Amino acid sequence: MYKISKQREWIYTYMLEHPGQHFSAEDIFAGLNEMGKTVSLATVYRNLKILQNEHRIGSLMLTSGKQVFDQTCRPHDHLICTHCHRVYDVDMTYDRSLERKAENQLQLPIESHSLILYGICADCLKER
Amino acid sequence: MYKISKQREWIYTYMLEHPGQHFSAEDIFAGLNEMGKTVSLATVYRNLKILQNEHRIGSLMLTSGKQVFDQTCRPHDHLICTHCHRVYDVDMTYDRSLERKAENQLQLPIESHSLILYGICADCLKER
DNA sequence: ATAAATGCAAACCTTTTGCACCCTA
DNA sequence: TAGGGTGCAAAAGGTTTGCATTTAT
Repeated sequence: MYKISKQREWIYTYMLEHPGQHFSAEDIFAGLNEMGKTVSLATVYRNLKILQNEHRIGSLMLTSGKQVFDQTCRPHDHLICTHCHRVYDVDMTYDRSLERKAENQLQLPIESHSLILYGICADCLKER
Repeated sequence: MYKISKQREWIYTYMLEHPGQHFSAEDIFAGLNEMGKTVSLATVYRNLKILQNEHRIGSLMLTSGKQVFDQTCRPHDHLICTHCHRVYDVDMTYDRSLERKAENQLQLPIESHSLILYGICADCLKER
């Protein structure tokens, strides 16, 4: 179905090579072009959507309404720093039993959940 | 500082009169105009922002990137139905101790959190 | 050869803003 | 009567789409 295009591989590789970061389409567009790998913004958007459909990457909608993409689509929580506004992946706190607990409390089937923690990240904490 | 304008009261009252619902600016714009209360969309947006700054209402960014507004800004969770995509307020599951638990696990100060549960709402469950 | 992918520009959607006019304290 | 507030239309973001061209299989 899909062909292997160099642009799609650039985009995916770019994400894997920056672990822990969360990118907007614009970030990836700018990052690749700086490396001399010319891609159009439309292609970045199209491929991010394809990679997501293939479950190779995940995404997150920020309260600003901007979408950012994640290297992985494995279930995990996020920490958003209230100082620098960076987004971090957090595996340690991820707790599937929240869903069972909610099911019991609400008496409704719960399939998944999304938890965002707001606090101060390690970097910002160090700087003070 | 702020003056009482009839438009602002219409908007706020409209939200209070539809408890449990979550509105986009467009929803409120359309709803009020249907009632013969003419408001411009720009005024709806401006006033929703003001009401939010005054902590009279809350808001939530959906994964679609659309912002919806909530009658209250008291901390609570949300249930999003994976069938009808309606958004529900959920107080029963809200658990501030998640923040203390995360603080211990991450060793970082956590100020707040946001939990969205994805499942089947009571209405959709009934229909099957 | 042909189905898929790309680049470009135009279109879209939601939200914000500038400005002239209006209204409320 | 002054400083908010409103409506309108234009602008601003971010994302998607149409179309002609290029590329992988």
